Amino acid sequence: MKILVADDEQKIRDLLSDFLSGEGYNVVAAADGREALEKFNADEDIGLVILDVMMPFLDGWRVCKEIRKTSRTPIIMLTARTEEMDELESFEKGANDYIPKPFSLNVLLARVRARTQPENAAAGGEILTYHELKIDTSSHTVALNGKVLDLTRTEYELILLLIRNKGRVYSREQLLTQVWGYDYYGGDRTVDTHVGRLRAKLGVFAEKHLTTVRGYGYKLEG
Amino acid sequence: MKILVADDEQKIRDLLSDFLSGEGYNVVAAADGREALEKFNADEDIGLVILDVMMPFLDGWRVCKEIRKTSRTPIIMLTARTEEMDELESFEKGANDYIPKPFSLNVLLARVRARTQPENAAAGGEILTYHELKIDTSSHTVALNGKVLDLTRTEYELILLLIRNKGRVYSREQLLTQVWGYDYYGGDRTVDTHVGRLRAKLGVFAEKHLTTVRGYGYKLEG
DNA sequence: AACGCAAAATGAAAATTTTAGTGGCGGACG
DNA sequence: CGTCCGCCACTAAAATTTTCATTTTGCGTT
Repeated sequence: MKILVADDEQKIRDLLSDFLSGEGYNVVAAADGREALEKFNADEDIGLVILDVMMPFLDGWRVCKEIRKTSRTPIIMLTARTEEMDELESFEKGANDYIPKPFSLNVLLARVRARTQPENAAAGGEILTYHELKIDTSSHTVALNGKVLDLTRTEYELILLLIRNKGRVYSREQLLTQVWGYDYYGGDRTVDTHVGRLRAKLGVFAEKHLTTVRGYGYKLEG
Repeated sequence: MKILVADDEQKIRDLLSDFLSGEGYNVVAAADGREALEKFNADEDIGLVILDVMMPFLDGWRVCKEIRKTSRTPIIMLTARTEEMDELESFEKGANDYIPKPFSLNVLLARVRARTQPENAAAGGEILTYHELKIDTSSHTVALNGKVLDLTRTEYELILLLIRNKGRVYSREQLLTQVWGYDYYGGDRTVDTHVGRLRAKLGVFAEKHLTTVRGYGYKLEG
């Protein structure tokens, strides 16, 4: 099963390719609507299409419509937030989901997972454990030694990412991209602050497992 | 026991498939009347049919009539609200129930349950308890410490959904989809308003259990 | 080793932005 | 014709981001 990603900005194509590849997906990229359609028709194995709305030659809506003439493959649209983003309209045109830009990669991943594993979409409950820490994504709770912690949204996303990828080192830039969104434009210090606060709330656990990799970033010991 | 869902809009097919699967049902989908009839005849195990009225090839009424020639399997019709939805007519043609579009998923679920558990249909009463709160779906009453509350329809649907899925966090968007209807397009603040009203009526109970998950939505503590 | 320098990380707090709660009101619906 | 709904505008609260002073760390040099 492959994912077709169509976006005219190379930066975004690369970002999505890298990220989704890293999550175990097979990615095919297209730089405009025409190319997207060609690649879609050429490859039987495409199980999900991610389309940017704004593209040269054929815009995302047109591509979506064309695909719908021959196929029911799930389609996720990417729309600029400032644009009119009539959810209803997007569904009417045959899209299964739409994500306003800018989006965090976690949000994207959640949607991609929902569309590639429909059997798991309904429950939505994933339980992650890492030593004395336990995260339940359905109730959105993080518990340390059985005691539920009160984390803010950013802290939650942060620890979730780190736990999902324990052992891996994330640079501040990568964290900003993954947690804050790919086009977030702000300082590195922000990450430090949030890691700091997270550490304060995690106490001893953080001292043991959430380590700084000097000169590079942070990681949760594997 | 399987449910056959026939609707020409993929969006709705997916929505119903995902939702009903999540509720533990086995779903078979069809995109038009002809396909619906084929699948119905091919599968002995279909115990409920949900038919959209407007479909290509054979409309819902025709399909309904055809099925009735050979079977008494319960049929629920989906009709657009703007259309003439003559209740009498729909029953004459053999349908057991009809739901005007757009519908809230809770309403649909209630009807589906009523039709798939006929032995329980007489009582009709599902009784849910959560701490000092008790909901009786047959009499449509919510009682707090034995005292019946006067809730509006929206408030009732809201607390019902939350209680049925206690512990789970619902985003405003999800609540709008589940309680208000799949194609409701309106502001987030509306949810806040209704949660606020519900809280006012639930008093101390709400303070203890109905919590806001900042940045995500609301939940009833698990 | 010990030293000193520079880069990097930290912590605290102010400034800013985001998000939630509330009262009220027009309109719809029964 | 009164109840309920949905939305708006405003307030309050909370989270986020930035700044900045201070501390820690890595590393080449002695």
